[in-house]
Amino acid sequence: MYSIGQIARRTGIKVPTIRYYEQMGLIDPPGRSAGNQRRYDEAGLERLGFIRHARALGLSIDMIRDLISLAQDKEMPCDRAHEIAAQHAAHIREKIARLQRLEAELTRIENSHDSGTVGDCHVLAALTDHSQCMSEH
Amino acid sequence: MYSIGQIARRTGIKVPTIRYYEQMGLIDPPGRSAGNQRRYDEAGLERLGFIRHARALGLSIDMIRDLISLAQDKEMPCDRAHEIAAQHAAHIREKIARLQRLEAELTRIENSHDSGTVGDCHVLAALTDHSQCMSEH
DNA sequence: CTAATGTCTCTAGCAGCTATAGCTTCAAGA
DNA sequence: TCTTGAAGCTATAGCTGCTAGAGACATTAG
Repeated sequence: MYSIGQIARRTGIKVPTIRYYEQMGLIDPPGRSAGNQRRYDEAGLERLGFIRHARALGLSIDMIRDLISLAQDKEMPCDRAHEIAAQHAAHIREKIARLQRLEAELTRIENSHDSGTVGDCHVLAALTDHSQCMSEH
Repeated sequence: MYSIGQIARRTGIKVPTIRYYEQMGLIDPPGRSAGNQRRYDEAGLERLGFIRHARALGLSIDMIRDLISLAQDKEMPCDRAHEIAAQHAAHIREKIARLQRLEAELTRIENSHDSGTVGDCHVLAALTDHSQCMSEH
């Protein structure tokens, strides 16, 4: 049996975050000690590892809750899990594309030199005038 | 003179967001009509355009406030503006790199096929077992 | 047994909005 | 001029995913 602090150290998730995940319904409320402190078993540890990894990959709390609930029954088809992963991957790819467009704009702005005073600062001008942009954002 | 709704339509910023920017100190409180409604002039319109563009490029409210305050005096050097832009560009590049690592992991997970049941679902397995990952995240 | 550390609950705060409620004002048509 | 419907006002709460604090109680090492 692990205390919440031990679990925190082993998973790398902070103590208040673990309590937050419990509140959000991502982990089952664990047993308690005589003095009302949370006591976790191996299953709790594994569950938190799963959550941590999923969060690190950018999955939302809601997606993780879905994945956990469908992982309950080992016999069920897992199409939905694949779907969630694919959806998320698509979302990430969109984000990357968007950021790359921003990055291109910022690089262009960065590289345009000016006389060094606010009056003709190209950074400020570029921000004021959207029509200078090479792509949508 | 424009009402807040006209400004919203012209800038593409929603009405409550404009009020929020005012509260955050990004725009000067505009004049008011006899009945206490906000009335904007061209300067207000331009300022909001600047903010919209800066936000679209991902700059934070704080950064934008800085940029606005240093843009007040046309004679001042604008090194700080360049610095803010460069800092932000670096930040975006980091974000892109991070997302690309995630994307690689997700693609790997997506492409690993399994028998289709939760019991040996590769998506769930990959999420449970961080050691399968090819890079840090 | 004591002192230090850990844990408990509850509440509030972060960013950047968005939504709602209950009210007042404005503008256009009859 | 009156009316009606849209638009505006303020104030407050909610969203995501945590994080930080207060004040009280539990556990554990020495």
